[in-house]
Amino acid sequence: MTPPRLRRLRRRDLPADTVALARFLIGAAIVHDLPEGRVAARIVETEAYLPDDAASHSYRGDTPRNRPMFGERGHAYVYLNYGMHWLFNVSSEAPGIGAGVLIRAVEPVQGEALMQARRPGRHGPDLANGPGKLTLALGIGPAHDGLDLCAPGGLFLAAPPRPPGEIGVSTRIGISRDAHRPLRFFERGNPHVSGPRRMNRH
DNA sequence: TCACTGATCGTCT
DNA sequence: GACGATCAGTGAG
Repeated sequence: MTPPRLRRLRRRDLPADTVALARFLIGAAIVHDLPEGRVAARIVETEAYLPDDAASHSYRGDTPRNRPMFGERGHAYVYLNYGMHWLFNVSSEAPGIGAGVLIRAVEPVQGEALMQARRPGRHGPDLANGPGKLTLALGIGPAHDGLDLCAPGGLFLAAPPRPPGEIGVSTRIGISRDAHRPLRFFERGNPHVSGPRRMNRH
């Protein structure tokens, strides 16, 4: 198989609005050049965390942990969740405004064998259908916190390898505050999307 | 397919 | 000192 063409996204390609970016990123790719080779995956599920949003880490203001959320759009915010899993977000607003888009699930596009090596015993949709699973599969971790994804480097966003299908909307998963807001986005019918089936219908 | 549980630790109250 | 933007395994329906 010839490797897919992956066009690097520039900052001006990214919508300067959190919800718009969360929708825009469905179908786009995450590319990571590792020592063993390139891994690339197509984003199939995201969640928006807004400036005025009690569920967002940025809600109570700037702290050492959430600082990347207050950076210019296109920066990585990577944090440790439940003491065990690294979660990957893309900052989404103007400098000084705290917001981000959580990447919740991806579909392998290149280097699937390398991803499987990082997630022993997992195959197909089970490889990266969750925010903690995809960071492990793609080799994303604390070293990438604060990284500018639009600057030259080994971790970046790319234009959709395949155009996105219809986008579904639901409430977000795993939160308690502002839980009713329809801020989760996914590619309808894609088997690599996470969550219970009942949340993936609309 | 869903509900429940234990693991595990940095962050903020 | 409590609380998570989770995951994998288990058991019931």
